[in-house]
Amino acid sequence: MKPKQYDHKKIESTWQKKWNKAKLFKTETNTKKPKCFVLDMFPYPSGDGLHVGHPKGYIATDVYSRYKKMNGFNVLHPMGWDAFGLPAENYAIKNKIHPEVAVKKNIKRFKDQLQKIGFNYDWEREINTTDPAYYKWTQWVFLKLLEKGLAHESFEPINWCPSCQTGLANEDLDGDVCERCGSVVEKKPMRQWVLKITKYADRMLEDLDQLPWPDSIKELQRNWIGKSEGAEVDFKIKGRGDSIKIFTTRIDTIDGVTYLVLAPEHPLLKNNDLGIQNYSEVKKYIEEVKNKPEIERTAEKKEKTGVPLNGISVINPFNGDEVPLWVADYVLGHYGTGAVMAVPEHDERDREFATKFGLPIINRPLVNINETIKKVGGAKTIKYKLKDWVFSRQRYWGEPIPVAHCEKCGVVPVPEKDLPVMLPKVKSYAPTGTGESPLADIAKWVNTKCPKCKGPAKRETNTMPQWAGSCWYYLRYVDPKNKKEIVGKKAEKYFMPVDVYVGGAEHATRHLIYARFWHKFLYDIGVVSHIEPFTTLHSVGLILAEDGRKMSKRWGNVINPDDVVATYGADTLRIYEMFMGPFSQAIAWKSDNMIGGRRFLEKVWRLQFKIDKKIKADEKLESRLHETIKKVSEDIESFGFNTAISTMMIFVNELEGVEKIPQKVYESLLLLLSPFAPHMTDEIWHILGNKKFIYVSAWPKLDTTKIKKSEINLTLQVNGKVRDNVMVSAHITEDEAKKIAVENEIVKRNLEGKEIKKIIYVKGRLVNIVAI
RNA sequence: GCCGCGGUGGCGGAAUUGGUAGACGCAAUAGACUCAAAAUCUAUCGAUCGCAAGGUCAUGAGAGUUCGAUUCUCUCCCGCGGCACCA
Repeated sequence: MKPKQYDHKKIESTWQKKWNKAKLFKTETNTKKPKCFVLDMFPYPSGDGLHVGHPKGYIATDVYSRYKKMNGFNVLHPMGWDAFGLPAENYAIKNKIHPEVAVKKNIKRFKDQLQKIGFNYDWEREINTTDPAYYKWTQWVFLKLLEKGLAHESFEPINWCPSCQTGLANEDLDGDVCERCGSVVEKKPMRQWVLKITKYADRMLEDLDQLPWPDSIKELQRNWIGKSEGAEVDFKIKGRGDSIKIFTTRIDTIDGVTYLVLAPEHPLLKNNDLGIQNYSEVKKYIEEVKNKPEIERTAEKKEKTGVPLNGISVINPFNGDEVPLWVADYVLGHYGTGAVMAVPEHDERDREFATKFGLPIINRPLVNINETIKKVGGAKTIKYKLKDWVFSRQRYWGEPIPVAHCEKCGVVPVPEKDLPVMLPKVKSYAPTGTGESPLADIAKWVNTKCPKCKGPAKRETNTMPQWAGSCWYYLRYVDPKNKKEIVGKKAEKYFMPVDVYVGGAEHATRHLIYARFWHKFLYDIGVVSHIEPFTTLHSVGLILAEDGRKMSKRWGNVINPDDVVATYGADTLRIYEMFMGPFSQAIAWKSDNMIGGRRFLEKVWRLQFKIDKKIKADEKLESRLHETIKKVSEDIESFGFNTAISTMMIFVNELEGVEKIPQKVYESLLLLLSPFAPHMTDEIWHILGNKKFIYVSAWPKLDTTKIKKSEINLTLQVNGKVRDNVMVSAHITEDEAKKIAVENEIVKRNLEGKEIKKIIYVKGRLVNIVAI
């Protein structure tokens, strides 16, 4: 019989159909198996479809969850769509297609593309943040936040382009200039909803310590939250009864204060209540810096700017010194108290500023912190960089915020029973020109009855930011059909928390902070039973284009996985993406390298024709098999997929040199490979007469007693330099090893004329002779 | 600017976490098979000196600790990610 060729097209479509027909990937219920919830950060279904970068993380979770399944876990591995947001809206404006229609189309395309790669997603649990049955609960969480006093209205600035007449995202800015039209962007205050995330700052910081996340991501979160302990101190304004409250982390330097600085946003500067002599100059300065981006304002090496408040001075409560007051943009209005005491001797920025404006720099000794606070009547305080979360957008394509504004009753929440507040269909989602949401133009929708007094009221026209839907989606997968509560409590208890969460490092702060905040809130109101949503976390490194840039339509360097699957097969794509380098590292795509993965699979394919059912593995082969099982298992567990694959490659290369391969050994190899190349391995698995899908077969059992090393390589060094390598018994004693080293010819030659000072022995590795 | 991550052959990377630097893969070169090509197989493959045996240098640069440093410490250079309305 002529050996069959490896025909990936036929094999992959055959097995995908069989898996679907058998509902192989349906999450088990009513089982006593331990659970394993493996989750991908769900994608935003853009109009461009998937590029080869998207599946990298999904392949990893697929490999991991298949591995867990084969190890006896009940796996929950779902997928969904984060489909609200600005790009869909902009696309809609440009192409005159309703976002809902565009999103539907895009999701279909994404799903088709994903299914070709052979993922084990349980599609019965698919979710979509724009589905009213879903966003009903996003709105419900908002109502709870409002009820608990964690949501309030506030005037917060947006980036306003006066010529485009629209609000802009930071991404659409080039410094302080509108990317589209080149006008200077203004900060325009808008009525917004704000969530009091700062209330959770301390808990989010503390609970971070216990999380087994990568340290780098924890550090990013710590810095984002930015806790600093310091003190607030009042400086009396000379000749007046009131004072200026400053915040400092260096109260011990208070003796060296030579001036005070107010942020341009400081309330005392709004009007000239202080009687500043040069108020018009001050006002002009505030106008100038109003629109400067913060990064620019606080950058250490930027030229410092500021204006003195002529005629105003303050008294240092520690030593009675009279020091001048300034306004400068290197102090931020929203951090601390918006006012700082400047100690040029100890602070780099203060020194730059003092040097530039000829302010004195004095060197005074540090003072005792506690005594000083007592003496000046200050108070120890803790400040966070973390700001409350501006939770509204003046856009169409987002969840409507479920409140009404009544002339009599004020802000009235929409009753729970009336959720969801549906996003109305509109003719135009183009900006209104006032900065308000396009929803504001739909009188029919806006005008409503007050839920409380039944009088006339207006609906809130702000919508939620895209982050909202992704703050709790992992809970919805647990029981997506449940309509009564946010999640089925029983199911939530069973599947939560997420065991392994995988996504881009760019989400290290915002998404992961926001989601942790919501989760902790839901815990507080008794909706979830764990304090943290994600137990372990792995970051996916980007796949860059061959030219080293990000893949983007703009550069014309996008590679579509469909093409790769057609040419090489899904299994090869999977192997390639897992083998290309360390999982968390950004690596450029290289089409040439694809062939390596394909060759490896073909080698495995051809080995099936060398199987001998009758023979058994000898001790050496058995040992090598178990070494391979051990390494591959450990590597999958720790997301070291590249080395897992190279380990299998080495083993396969060894099997190529064997005349006849015992069937059991080959079958073990197939099982190890199956999470990476599920189609091909299932095909061979069945050719060999197995009846069950390989997905539901047991992972090879590791027996470490089978791993036997009779000989080891002993490295001989003289003064740290390798001189020879010898094969010795694995059970060699230290004295024997040292004797071999000293008597070795090459070593002897290198020792000529030298005296041995010391011999270092590293068990099972090397002998180093130190000689002078 | 601040915070985080990284820098190893022609290329992607490996290195049991202080113990043989370059596993595995790609590319390349030579050969076998073939009418030929593809595929496959075999060999070579960091630089340098040498006919060879063998030696020297080498993990972004420089210093330090150590018997021994890709790994730890310090200084510097370069690249990437984030900096709150991109998702």
